[in-house]
Amino acid sequence: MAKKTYLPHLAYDSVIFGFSDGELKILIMEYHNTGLFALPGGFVQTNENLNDAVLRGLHERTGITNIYLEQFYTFGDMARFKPEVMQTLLEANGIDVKGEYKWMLDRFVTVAYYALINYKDVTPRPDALSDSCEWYPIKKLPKLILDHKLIVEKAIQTLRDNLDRKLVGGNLLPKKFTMNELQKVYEAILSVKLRRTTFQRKMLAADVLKRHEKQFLGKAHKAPYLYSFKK
Amino acid sequence: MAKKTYLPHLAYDSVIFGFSDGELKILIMEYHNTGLFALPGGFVQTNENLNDAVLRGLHERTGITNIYLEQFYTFGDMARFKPEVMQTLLEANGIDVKGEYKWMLDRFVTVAYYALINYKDVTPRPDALSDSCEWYPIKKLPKLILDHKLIVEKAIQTLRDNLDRKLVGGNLLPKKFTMNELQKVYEAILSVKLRRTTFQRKMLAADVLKRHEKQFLGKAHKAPYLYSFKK
DNA sequence: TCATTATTGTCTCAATTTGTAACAATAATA
DNA sequence: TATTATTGTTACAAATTGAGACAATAATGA
Repeated sequence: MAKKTYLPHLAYDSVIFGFSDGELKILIMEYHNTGLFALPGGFVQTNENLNDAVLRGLHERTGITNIYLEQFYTFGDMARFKPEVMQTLLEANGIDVKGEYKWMLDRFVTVAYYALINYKDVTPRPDALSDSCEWYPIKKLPKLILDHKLIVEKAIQTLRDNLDRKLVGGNLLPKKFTMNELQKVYEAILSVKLRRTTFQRKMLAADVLKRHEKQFLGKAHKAPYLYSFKK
Repeated sequence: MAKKTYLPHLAYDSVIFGFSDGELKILIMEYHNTGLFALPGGFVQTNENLNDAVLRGLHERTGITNIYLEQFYTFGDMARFKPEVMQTLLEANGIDVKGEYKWMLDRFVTVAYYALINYKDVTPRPDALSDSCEWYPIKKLPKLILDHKLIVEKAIQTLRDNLDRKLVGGNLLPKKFTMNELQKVYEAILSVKLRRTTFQRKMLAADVLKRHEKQFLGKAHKAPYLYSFKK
């Protein structure tokens, strides 16, 4: 088998959103023996579509296929070129930075994507260089390397801007969900409290939801309907 | 002086919007002796910010500085890798494709930007490889190379999506303009007729316009106010 | 068995925003 | 000085959204 070769100077990073305990969370990796935290990312093979590279990486990290994925910005400032960070990272793994992996110390332009996934579908897997790949609430992120904090902020901003227009909130939930669960997702993304009746009316009027059977949870009150997104 | 070196495999393309005769137009270049049309684009120097590379290219092509510029998507499919196109282009200029310019036949990922400029401020300048750099109405574009048509369509779509949110229409006009001129810009971008009174009310309520003196054009009716954008 | 409790789906009415038309106020013209 | 075309503003209707009320449940427990 031919050795995989990657496009030099080009990377991708992914902001993978999940929702649990009423909070919006993202997957963050911690590198071996360094205390350094970063977004899951990777490189693009020379004969591979950019989008496919990202899907491949996401699959490796989460085990999921069929992911809602959106490209939102490409970061190309010189300020993000800090070879000493990557060097620390490689050396902590006993890799000779003068050898085969020398190219990883070069300047990189990174294409950033965000993904929306159902929290429960995922078993995060660290890669060869990392200790862990774990969920962090967006309000309690560890310090991230390079410009990854900026990338996360831009991802959240774009998600907010797209939320109403694309009605993508449902991608953070299981196939079927209650109106209340959907509302909590919207509230977590927008960081605001929404009015129950107005939210319900808007979602129903948008004509994107299909109503299913009721969900009986054994609680002493009326059971809510389950919904799924149409199509 | 050290020779300029560029990041391999990485390019940018710019969709430069202007407005005249009630139409939205973009700048298209025609390459020497080929009949090939393309978006103005370029490459990123190894020690240069990505955004600065685009601004540099825009300045070279239009003579303008201080341009409203927005990055909107990065195109990285293998389908856009067609070395024969670039080869045609270079050979038509008598350039040996086995020599110094060999790297231009490689696969490229391109970061696409759109710019909004005042039509009158521009004297389009072709570059070394092109015959012309001219305005074309977006509804009457020539056939473009590679995926440049797709890039233009995505630029227009993004511009439409951002128009209300960012109120950027004014960047296509001179500093001072009448409400009617501004409305015509919005109509051209959105491809719809807008209602005069509603448009005026909305723009004034948005509190982004500053009202100046009236504009007397010698017409037999009330003269409109001139406006500029605040800040 | 039947009132109690918490939450849901829907309805009502008020408040706000938007659609639509009317109208008075011009700048030039004839 | 009446006429013309276009402008800025107002007035009212229509549509949308805000805010609360209320009946309809599922369980609970006296």
